[in-house]
Amino acid sequence: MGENFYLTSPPSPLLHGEGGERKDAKMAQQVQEKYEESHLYRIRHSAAHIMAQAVLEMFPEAKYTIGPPVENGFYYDFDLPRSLTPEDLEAIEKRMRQIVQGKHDFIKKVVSADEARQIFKDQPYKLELIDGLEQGGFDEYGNPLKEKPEISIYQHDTFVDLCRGPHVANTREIKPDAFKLMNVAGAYWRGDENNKQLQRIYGTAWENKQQLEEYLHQLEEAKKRDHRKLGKELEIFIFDEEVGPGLPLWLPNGGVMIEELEKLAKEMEEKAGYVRVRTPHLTKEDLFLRSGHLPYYAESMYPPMELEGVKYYVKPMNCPFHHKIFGSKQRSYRDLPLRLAEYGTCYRYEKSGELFGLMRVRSMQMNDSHIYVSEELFEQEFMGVVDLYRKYFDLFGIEKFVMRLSLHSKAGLGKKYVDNERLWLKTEEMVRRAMTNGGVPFVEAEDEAAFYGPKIDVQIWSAIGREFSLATNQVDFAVPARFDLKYINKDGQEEVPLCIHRAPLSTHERMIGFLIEHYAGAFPVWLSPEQARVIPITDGQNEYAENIAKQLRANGIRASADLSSQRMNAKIRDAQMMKVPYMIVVGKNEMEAGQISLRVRDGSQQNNIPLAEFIARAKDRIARRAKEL
RNA sequence: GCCGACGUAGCUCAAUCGGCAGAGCACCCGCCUUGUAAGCGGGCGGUUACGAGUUCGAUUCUCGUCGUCGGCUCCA
Repeated sequence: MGENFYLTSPPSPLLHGEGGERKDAKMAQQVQEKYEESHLYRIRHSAAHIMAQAVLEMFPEAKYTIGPPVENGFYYDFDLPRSLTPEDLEAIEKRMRQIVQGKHDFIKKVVSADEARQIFKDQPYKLELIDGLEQGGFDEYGNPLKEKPEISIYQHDTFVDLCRGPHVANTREIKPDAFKLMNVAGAYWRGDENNKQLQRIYGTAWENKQQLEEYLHQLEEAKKRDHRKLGKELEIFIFDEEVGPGLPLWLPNGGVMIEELEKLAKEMEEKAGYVRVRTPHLTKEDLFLRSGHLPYYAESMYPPMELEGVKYYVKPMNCPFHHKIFGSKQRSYRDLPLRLAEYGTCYRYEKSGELFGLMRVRSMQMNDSHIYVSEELFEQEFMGVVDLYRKYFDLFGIEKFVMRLSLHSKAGLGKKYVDNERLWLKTEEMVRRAMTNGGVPFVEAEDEAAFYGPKIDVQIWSAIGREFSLATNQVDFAVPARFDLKYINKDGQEEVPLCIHRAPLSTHERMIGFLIEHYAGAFPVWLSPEQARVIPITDGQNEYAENIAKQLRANGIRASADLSSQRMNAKIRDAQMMKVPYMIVVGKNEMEAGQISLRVRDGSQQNNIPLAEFIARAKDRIARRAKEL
């Protein structure tokens, strides 16, 4: 079944490390070397140049910017006089094939900054890059550099580009049937939405035709497990235009999955010493002024509603409410860690273009908890949460993820981040030490923290390769003080607790979106909306089938009988398509013997067995939340 | 939010140059009484996303709105 097949996850970090996405540079550096030295990388980098040549021939007035290899291919960003059409792409691709077959050498030349300025005198973006290179600190893609880079140009045929390479030696190394232009997209110069928007052409390139075809085939396969497609087919959720974008409606099947996840969370959290609270969806403006969210977060919040002169906000997070609960009475160090848990429903006004199926929505229910802890207990508690993650990930068989320590950036202090560098450095080191001591592998990423502290994010990739934070585990060294939270320590002194925000099961929306893709819709029994479907062979067994379904339900197994007038073959097909784990087939034989025949989703069969035997099997799988059927 | 593409029946998709909007599946009604991935027949189903405009005539051309998709930006 390829349970863990992902097209792109975890992707080569190049996807994040290059092309102006500075944020994951550190992470990229750790694993990137191999790809960067590969022939494939040269092919893609060179293909980008060849594409740029074709584009410049088509638009002599075009301004060109950067064109790095990325995972599976390359792109190049252009400032063009008009929008590109699909026909343009075809023409560009055709011209690229001609250029490739011209067998041109790629020639590198190291130049001075002034020479480079002369060469690119009509190319404002290149001039900007040259200035940057001359000043040092960053390479042409904006990645930080330790040393001042040399400035080099690469030429093939008539095309010259500012480039550090590497490239193939000759365009003949790029096979004309092994690359393809994929799409055009808008992209901001240097990745900054305040800058001009350029046109980015994405292409894919491989060693040979077969690899290209394999990749295109994989893309098709990935689309089949896209949660948006499966979610509709398996009747898990829908979106409705009148309800609004990003506001999913959970169908009964989705409802079951949510209930199962909550049951799981409650069991695990109860064992781990959490207590459950409930808080309202609305609050006065005062609460978010107090928490400090409003200045940092207002643009992601639904605008306030005003009643009797008081502004109310719909909550985008649960923390301030939990802080109020912590502060509702005097706390002693003996009360710590205090773990307040709630599957809280939050609303965030995500920009329209950022919405993405269930993975990015505007209404969400978070597997939320806030743990109030002393500094002394911090490491142990933080690792307790990481352990919880790992238990969940084992349960789901999630193997492809990256734990990322998200740090502040100096430049963001006082803007994106609470302005207290000392506490940033201190808490970051606490997390780093906890993770290192716990032997948990992680990567670090600057400028990815929450505004109130560093965090560990668990990064996963959707079927089509988009990256998301699934679970998160955040340190908050700032907000408890704003709420005047304190506890009395052993010495009778007041101290401000640290707060750990954690959501190991993410939100229902993102978690279920992810699980749909992870399992390709074929959920383990405990999570399957319909666990067993009873299929009578003729209508002579309808009553028997109904009776069996009833017995199954009485045993806590979600089951129904298919009494439609279709033939058995069609009923089996329907059940297979809905990925029901167990099909109970009953015909004349079974009815007379008081038995059943079992067809499992994987195609295996056990004919004429006692119902009790099946019930025992199903109950065992459910009770253990087993991976096997 | 930005750039681009797209929007036809519940779903998946057709419809020539601007000339009466179609198929399969699903659904409903029958027939068949069936042994592990689609039995057969009939029926219902549309203000072609919405609103303007051009035209004798618009699913088709133009503009606007809404929504979806691919990216960018942003994120649980």
